[in-house]
Amino acid sequence: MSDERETYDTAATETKWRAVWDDLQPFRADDDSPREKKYALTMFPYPSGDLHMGHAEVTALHDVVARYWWQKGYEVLNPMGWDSFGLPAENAAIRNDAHPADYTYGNIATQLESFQRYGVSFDWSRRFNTSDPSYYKWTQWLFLKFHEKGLAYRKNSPVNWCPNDQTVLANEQVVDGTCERCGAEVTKRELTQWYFRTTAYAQELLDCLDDLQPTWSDKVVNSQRHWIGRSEGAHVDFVVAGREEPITVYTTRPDTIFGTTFMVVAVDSALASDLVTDERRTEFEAYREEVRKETEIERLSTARPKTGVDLGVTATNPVTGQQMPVWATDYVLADYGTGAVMGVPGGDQRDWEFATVMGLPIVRTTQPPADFEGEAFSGEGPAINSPAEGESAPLDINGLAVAEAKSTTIAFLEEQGLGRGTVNFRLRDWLLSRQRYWGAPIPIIHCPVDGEVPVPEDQLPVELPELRGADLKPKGTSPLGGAAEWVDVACPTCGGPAKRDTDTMDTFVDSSWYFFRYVSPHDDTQAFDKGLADAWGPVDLYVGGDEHAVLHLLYARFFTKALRDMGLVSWDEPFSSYLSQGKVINNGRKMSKSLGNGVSLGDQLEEFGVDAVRLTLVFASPPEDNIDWADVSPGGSVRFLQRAWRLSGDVTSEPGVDPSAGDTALRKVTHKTLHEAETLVESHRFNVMVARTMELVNATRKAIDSGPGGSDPAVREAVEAVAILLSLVAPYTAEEMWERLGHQPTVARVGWPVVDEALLVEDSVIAVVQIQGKVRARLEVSPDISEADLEAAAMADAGVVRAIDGRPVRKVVVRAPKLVNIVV
RNA sequence: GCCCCGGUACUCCAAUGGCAGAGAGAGUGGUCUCAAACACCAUCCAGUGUGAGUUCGAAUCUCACCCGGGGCACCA
Repeated sequence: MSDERETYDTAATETKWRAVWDDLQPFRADDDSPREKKYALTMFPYPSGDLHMGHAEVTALHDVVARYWWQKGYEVLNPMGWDSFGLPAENAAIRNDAHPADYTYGNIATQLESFQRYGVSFDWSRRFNTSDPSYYKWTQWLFLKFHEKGLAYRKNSPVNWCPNDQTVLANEQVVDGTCERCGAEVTKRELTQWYFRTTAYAQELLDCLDDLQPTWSDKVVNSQRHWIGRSEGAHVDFVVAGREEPITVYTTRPDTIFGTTFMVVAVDSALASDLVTDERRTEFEAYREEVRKETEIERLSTARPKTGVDLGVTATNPVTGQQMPVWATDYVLADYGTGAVMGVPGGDQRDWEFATVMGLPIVRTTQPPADFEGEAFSGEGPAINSPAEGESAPLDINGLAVAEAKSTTIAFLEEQGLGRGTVNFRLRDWLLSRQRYWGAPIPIIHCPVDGEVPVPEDQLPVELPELRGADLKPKGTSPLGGAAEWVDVACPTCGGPAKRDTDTMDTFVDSSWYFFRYVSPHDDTQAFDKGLADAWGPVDLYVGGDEHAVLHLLYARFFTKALRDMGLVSWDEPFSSYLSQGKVINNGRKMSKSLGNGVSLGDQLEEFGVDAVRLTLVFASPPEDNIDWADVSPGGSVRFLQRAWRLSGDVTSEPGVDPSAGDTALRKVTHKTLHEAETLVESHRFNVMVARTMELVNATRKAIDSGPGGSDPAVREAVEAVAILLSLVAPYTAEEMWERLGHQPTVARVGWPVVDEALLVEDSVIAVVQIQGKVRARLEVSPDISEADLEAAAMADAGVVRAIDGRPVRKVVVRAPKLVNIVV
């Protein structure tokens, strides 16, 4: 009985096995291995403080697969590093009169220690930090490649501005009108900034989502589709009186052109200030000033009334010949389509509201259903007033359904040279420059003579000047501008006085290519080795959180395609499959300091041990679901692991004993479990895999206590299988068991047991006999019974005969060997 | 407003057209213990959000609605 209470000391085993693993290095990825290669990747962390529950979950899940691949005989690349540029370090440096590197590298050391304690199968020999000059040298090199190909360029345009962080933001970093990072309300500024031409790949980024759909979460694919936002429509030219250039608008409803009664252009567009007449200029500029002061939140509010200014010019409707006023407004976006829209109040609710406020005419061009009660009608219906009754026009689409009306109109416009069918995307180019210090400097020199001059490759990296503390205070322009001796350089082309670009790159640039760098992390002659990239990649499994659904994941896809077109890699897509893990929450709410419901990973590890915490996170739910820490039981995990471990002490046979002489019933459970576990891991149903392992433990316990006993070879086989299954989730316990079973370390690399197919076949199965879909009898039959035999057996069963009760049998459905359904 | 995902015992979750329960937690009762913890045994607990449909048969497929989570949102 005392054996049953035996336990092992988790803290001691953690220390013990870490030393062994450090020595054996079981997870070093060998570039030259003849084994088939797999690339497993988890989003690398930003080094803010220590690791938290979220890191623990994502790495535990990801490690199941990485370790499974090793066991299955693959050579696995499973690297880890740090996404170590970013604002928190800079803000900490300002607070503490320090250098951002102090904060950054201190936290990296802390997190590295935690990762190692956590027992993840990372290949630490490949680690790097994106803030290392040896890494950002290549970030800069890639920027120059993009620049060379016209994929990185500067333009002046209204941009998102975070007043708190004092820097510009990419579209993707503005969430509900607020800064994704700090929550401040975003405003607009007109600035010259650097962009990546993501829109050049809009169509391909969209098309490839079809291929990713089966192996990526629906959520992420759906979000990206929305974000890219393809729409089909037309460009239409409207002639403006007294102006050579027409106003070109983008519309998805060219068929409603007859209902155009005014034009609207974005107030903050160059077009608006170009069009406005002198008489209207004062009014226009006052309005524009008012709009500029608005925050994004105010602008996005759909409830507030429409505003605008008449620009004093008129345009001609090309199909009706009507003269229409041209207005400037803030409800048209400067950076979508052409920044100008044809106002069709009958078919567009926003135009309806505008027309109502401004007293402009409203014409319907689509016949709404009789019971339609809304204002503008944008649904299906026959075209009307195209042209209006009694009027003639060069085009007549009356009576046509929307799709036909559209195509007919486009054909007409093209024929007349007044417009053309076109495709438009919601996706904008990626604004990548930032007015902050702790990032990769943009390797461009601005010369009054030669313009934008790339820093010559042999002068990379452009290292950050040493700035600290108050030097880094945000002031709306980059802190790098304050380092005069760094800014002033000779132009590489003419040798004359020139200045370095003082902006740094968005940190998402760093993480857009880090998965390439892992294949040759120490190569100082190139960003990464193409041969190794093609050998290891693309990433077979990427695990991370949904918060990056349209940020990192889209940028990384864009980078991969651009790099491919430069001939640097052969992949089309970076991540063959993507698993998005849920969040760890507590008591139904996100963990946060203000709610006081935070759970410290360190405390949990202290209390329950690494293995129990990992097991709890893997077992709690399907990986995509959130885990509420209040719903789970790390204590239960501890008990299970002890119970599993205790099995290894009850095995009395010697290592290497032939299991084929052992108890068949237990062997069947073992082999069935191993077989199912393969499918379950491969389909990422780790929680069920753990449940199957628990069943095997329970069955083995029974076999030892009230079955063939601990000396039976089948018991050894079963317990070894448990150790191997647990090696995916609870590496310390698995090693302890393996050692106790008389083996040498490490269980992590012993290989997946060969499943004996013969043991997967049942001798007999229970067939269910249903009458009217209700179970009336169970028959024990051979698994390969024929349908005819099974039907005969069912009809002969006394219980069945009684249940039929002499009624005529209308139909018999037989699904051998599991089921017979009799319909009377 | 549009789009995506999900609703199964007290709780977390299994069951991929075929017996609703694999696994776990909590509860209750017991064995063990001086006692507790651990361990072990037993036990309580749902007809699958609601309504209709398809089918011999539906948690599973279809439609509508309700609830929850997420994405987009003045994108013309």
